Amino acid sequence: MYEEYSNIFKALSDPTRLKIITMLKEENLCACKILEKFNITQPTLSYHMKILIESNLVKSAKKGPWVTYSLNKSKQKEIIKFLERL
Amino acid sequence: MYEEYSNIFKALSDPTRLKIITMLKEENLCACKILEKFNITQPTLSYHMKILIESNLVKSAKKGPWVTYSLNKSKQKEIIKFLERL
DNA sequence: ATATAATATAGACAGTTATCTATATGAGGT
DNA sequence: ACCTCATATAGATAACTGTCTATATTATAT
Repeated sequence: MYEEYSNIFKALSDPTRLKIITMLKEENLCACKILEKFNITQPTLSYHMKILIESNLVKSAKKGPWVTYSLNKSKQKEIIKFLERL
Repeated sequence: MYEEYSNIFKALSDPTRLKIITMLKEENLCACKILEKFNITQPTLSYHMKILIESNLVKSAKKGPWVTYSLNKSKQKEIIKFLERL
């Protein structure tokens, strides 16, 4: 349980990933659109997206050759509940 | 701003620190009482407490030879607000 | 079938983290 | 002054993280 939530907070513990999440709040985006906003390489972004998806903070949907990312609102609510219980 | 919050989440991203925080939810504790609940050395705990304090998640008050730790409720609320805005 | 575009994976590497042992500091009691 | 207890700091080290370059995979269009 501590392991589970510490992993979620680890996913949130990088500025790049936090910024990605705030971008996804506005609209669902493909990786190439997200990439435009950062000075990182495509494999580095792919690495970050993997972490966000494995933590269930972000959902992905393959649409043809590209992948659309969106926030997982229910996970977000779960984290807020966890913090409120503290 | 992303840097600031990512640092707070980094403080929350370790199972030991998360458990410490949930312990402090119940009652204020000195380091020696916290230490009893873990299989780590005293310097390791001291290292974790420093991270929690530097992130402002936890407050400390020196009482004689020991230090009493408590949750910083206002920081907790601040994080919840941040997450709610996502 | 080939070319192109989007994304993922592999491997390398520098920097950071969590842990330890050993030692220092600080406060109280005798 | 000295001893004891609680906590902090220093230094070492193995494991993990974020980044890169190079390459692979996957889907679409020609």
